[in-house]
Amino acid sequence: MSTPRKHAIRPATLEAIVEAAVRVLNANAGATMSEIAVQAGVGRATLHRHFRTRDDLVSAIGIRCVEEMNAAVRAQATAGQPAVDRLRSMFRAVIPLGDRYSFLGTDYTDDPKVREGYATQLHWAEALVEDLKDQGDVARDVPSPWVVAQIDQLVWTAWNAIAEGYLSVDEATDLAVRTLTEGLR
Amino acid sequence: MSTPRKHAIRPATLEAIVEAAVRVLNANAGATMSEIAVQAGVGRATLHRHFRTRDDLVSAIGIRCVEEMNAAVRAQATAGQPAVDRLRSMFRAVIPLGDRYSFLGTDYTDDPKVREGYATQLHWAEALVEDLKDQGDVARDVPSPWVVAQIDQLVWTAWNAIAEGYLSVDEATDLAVRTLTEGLR
DNA sequence: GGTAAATGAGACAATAGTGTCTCATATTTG
DNA sequence: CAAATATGAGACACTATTGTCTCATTTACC
Repeated sequence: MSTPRKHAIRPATLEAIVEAAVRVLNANAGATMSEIAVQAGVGRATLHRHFRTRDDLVSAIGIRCVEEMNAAVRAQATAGQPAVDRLRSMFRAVIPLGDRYSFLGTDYTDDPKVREGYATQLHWAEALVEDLKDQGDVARDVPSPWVVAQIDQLVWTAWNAIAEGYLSVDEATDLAVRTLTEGLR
Repeated sequence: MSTPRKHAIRPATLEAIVEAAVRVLNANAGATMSEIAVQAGVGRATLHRHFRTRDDLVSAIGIRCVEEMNAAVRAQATAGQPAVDRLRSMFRAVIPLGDRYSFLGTDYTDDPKVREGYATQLHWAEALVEDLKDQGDVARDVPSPWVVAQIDQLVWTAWNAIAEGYLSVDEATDLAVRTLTEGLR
């Protein structure tokens, strides 16, 4: 009863849909169901079978992205480390996800789970900034929202640099940390 | 002959349309002609009279924004000043335009004039970065595209900070310069 | 004030996208 | 291999938006 004997959806199909949706929606927030279906290599009807409306699909992708992001951060978050190291770990974990993450900024989904996940990240970042200030890695007179925004932007800039091919993930990570703390001088 | 005796379009109408379009399209890149017309306080038909298609309108706004931006930069660009001062002047001029500018990032217009204006800005920024490096304000080992991207992002972050009300234009300008050169330590 | 032109309002066809449905086909499961 | 079922293809109605047009009204100019 609790476990259906047959799949209601083939894992491969779901995977194809979600991956295509992430890719297509990040490239173009207004992409149509047809475009996504083509990119996923499935029929448009199949999309509607598993995600009744377009909003359902967008929400599902939003949830997926934000959870991915949180999972990546959590996996790297070794408590007890110095704040700068935690900052670096966070950058290292999140930067490679930049292309999947950008979609959250533009195609803002109202889904409560997405909001919640976003809030989680925000709190995490705020706590990190507080620690960075405690350790003297960030000056006390800099408004915390500015630092948080800066961290956010650096993730995106770093991913862009990697996508354009002039930096590796590790180089971009180092540069992001350096930009935030020491500046570029 | 060269000067029509009557206006083909009333200046006030054009102004209302353009301003509304800038505002609405920056808030929502997919806004409809109806929304823009309502916000402009004109009939939808009037929009189509002066901008035959939606693309025409979007392009016109794009051109307007990019020209506004370049004009602001040019007005502040006092040659002979130290590079950091020119950076500060540029931030000071461009940051207040952040809300009108954001639209260029999302709703990318293919219009050649927009591309051209964008390229102009890019070249200007690259030259500035080169000067910053010459003066030792930016380390030589930092890739220039990274610095340019950082400047771009700082404009946006700064405008956001102002919009959220926790910084004044001048404070945001100082913080942007500081973030880029000294970092936040 | 009279005239010419710009505008507002609304009807209209055309297009594009969404969501539903059906049936034939392909795939999995037993 | 056989039965069950997920999928693909396409038709369908419905909606939203675009772009065109007309005509009455308002506005600006002389």
